Amino acid sequence: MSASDEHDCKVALNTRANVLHGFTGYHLRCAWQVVQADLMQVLKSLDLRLATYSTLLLIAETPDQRQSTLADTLGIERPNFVAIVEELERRGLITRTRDLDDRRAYCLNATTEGLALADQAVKACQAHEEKLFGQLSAEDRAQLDRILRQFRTFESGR
Amino acid sequence: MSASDEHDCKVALNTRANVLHGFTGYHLRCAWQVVQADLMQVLKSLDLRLATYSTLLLIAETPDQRQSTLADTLGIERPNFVAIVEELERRGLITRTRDLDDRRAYCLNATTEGLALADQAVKACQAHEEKLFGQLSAEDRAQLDRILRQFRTFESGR
DNA sequence: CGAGCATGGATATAACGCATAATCAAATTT
DNA sequence: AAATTTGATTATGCGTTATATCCATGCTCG
Repeated sequence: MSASDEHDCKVALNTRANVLHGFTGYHLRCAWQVVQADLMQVLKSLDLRLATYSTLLLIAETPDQRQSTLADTLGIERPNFVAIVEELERRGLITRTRDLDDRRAYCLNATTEGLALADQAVKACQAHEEKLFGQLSAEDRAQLDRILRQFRTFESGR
Repeated sequence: MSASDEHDCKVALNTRANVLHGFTGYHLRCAWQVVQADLMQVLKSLDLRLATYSTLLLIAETPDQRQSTLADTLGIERPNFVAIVEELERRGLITRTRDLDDRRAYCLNATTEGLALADQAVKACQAHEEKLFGQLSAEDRAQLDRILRQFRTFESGR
């Protein structure tokens, strides 16, 4: 999956009698919105957004990567990635050191504080998942996870 | 579900070895992105966006409603709904007639062209769903639909 | 070697989605 | 009749994402 050029849209469609309720895609969207709303709230308590959260996590997991690589992995346009990295650096969560072999590039690494926050964030997200998906039966939860993973391989184009 | 005050974020996170892959919420997001990308492409061929599409559908289904009601149902802020309605009217898909009992209000109705386009759009979306979710087994597809519907009732708070 | 091109990162800018405040006219309340 | 509410609108700001451009460094190849 790559970042497409379309914009998200937040139409809620909380209507009762609507053809949209016949679409699985519609329910998929509603479910994601429920999850997203809660997730963002959780991250907000750590002063993180989805973008800074996943960036921090990725940097913590894969040390010594350069910005472009990370941005590509995250599906973020490079210009937009600059501010994210700057914020993380400003907050002392990551370091940017010049690559000696290529003085244009930076090597990004998480600091001790960054690693700690990443750990904290992951734990918070696990709790968040437990809270939300824990409302499903254990079988349903496992089924959902399994089925959703299948989408990785799906093509949307013809 | 109501329109929350958070904004969507489009981080793709197409990384292989990432803790995020342990989260069901992450896969939910990826799945929605796949579906959304295809859906928007389908709607684009009818010159519709998610917002105009669902608005047109709702108006077609529930005649003689006023703007505020529709906007509330759709979870769209009233000011933002104005442009959507104007576009649909400009394209001859809906009509705005003053309510005689309350001359501030409009009664929105789909025109013949609007109904035709709505019908066309629904058919296109059904084909789109078939294309995407048809890649699942029949049982998985039914399970997914059933499980996702449960989220309607979920609370995200506390 | 040096010119031309590619690449990592940054800046500027625009478009889009969504939210809030304020406005105006018509309705309702008291 | 005055005050308040309500439907629709306008103006405006914020956050996210995309594109075009730029600078500096690195690479390629005649």
